[in-house]
Amino acid sequence: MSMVIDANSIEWRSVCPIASGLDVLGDKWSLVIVRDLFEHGTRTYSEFGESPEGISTNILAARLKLLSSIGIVEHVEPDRASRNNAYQLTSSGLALRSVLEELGKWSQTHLKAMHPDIVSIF
Amino acid sequence: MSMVIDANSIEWRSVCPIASGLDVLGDKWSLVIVRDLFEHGTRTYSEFGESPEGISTNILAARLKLLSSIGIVEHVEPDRASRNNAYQLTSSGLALRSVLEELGKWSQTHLKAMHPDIVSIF
DNA sequence: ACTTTAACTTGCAAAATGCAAGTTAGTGCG
DNA sequence: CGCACTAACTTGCATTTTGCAAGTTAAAGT
Repeated sequence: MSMVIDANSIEWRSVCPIASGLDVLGDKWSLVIVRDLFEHGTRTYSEFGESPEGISTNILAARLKLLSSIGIVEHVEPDRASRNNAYQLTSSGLALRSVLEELGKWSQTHLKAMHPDIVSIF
Repeated sequence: MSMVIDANSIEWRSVCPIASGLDVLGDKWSLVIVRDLFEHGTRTYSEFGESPEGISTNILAARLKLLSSIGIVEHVEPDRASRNNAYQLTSSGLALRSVLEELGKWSQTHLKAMHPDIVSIF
């Protein structure tokens, strides 16, 4: 029933910045969404579903709500002449680039043996 | 019933290194365990429970098993004269340092407004 | 031998996830 | 204008994971 839907409902487990980062981003989907936004700059709701991981729409909605409320992602106005709205990274979200880079580098070198098909994107 | 308990049971969602890293480390506890090992070098099972986040023992056991099977953490032999065994980071685990550093730096600068008590550790 | 305690395991309630199927409201077209 | 279309969500519900508390096991100390 209760799910974390905005910044106010986050329970900070400690004062440690690593644990606190994980209180926000420590799940399987949030950084995948952020990655998509790095890759594409801007993305509409349904475009997120096109990524190979296949996020389901309820999770996507919940994560976008949380990431927005934390200020990692923002909703941009639809172009006039289209109803498509879109999401993009804020400066706070853009600051996650090095986290993604380091995680990606680590995975490429340390997971390749167990997951040979892993590729590089950055 | 089924939980991810070792490397063989991981389902890789895609070939993306970021998503793959999250397939392994994308939860609230794995990197907290890794952080503890960076901070203390070596840690026994019950010492993990002393950290302020308060991991419960069943989750701890499951994560240690997974992290071991992936080769991020290893079990070291107890000292003779003590039954205490201990865990430590492998070279693969040590390579996560920059991921933790970047995550910690990001959190300090971008979460402080919502979580003023956040401190610095690296 | 007897107690202690580290290292787990188990049981079960609560929460999160995943899938499929709605719902709602702008748009495009005739 | 009116109706089909579809993007952007929401809802329902089964499955999986989490979290808490209590139990188990076996080595160590006394």
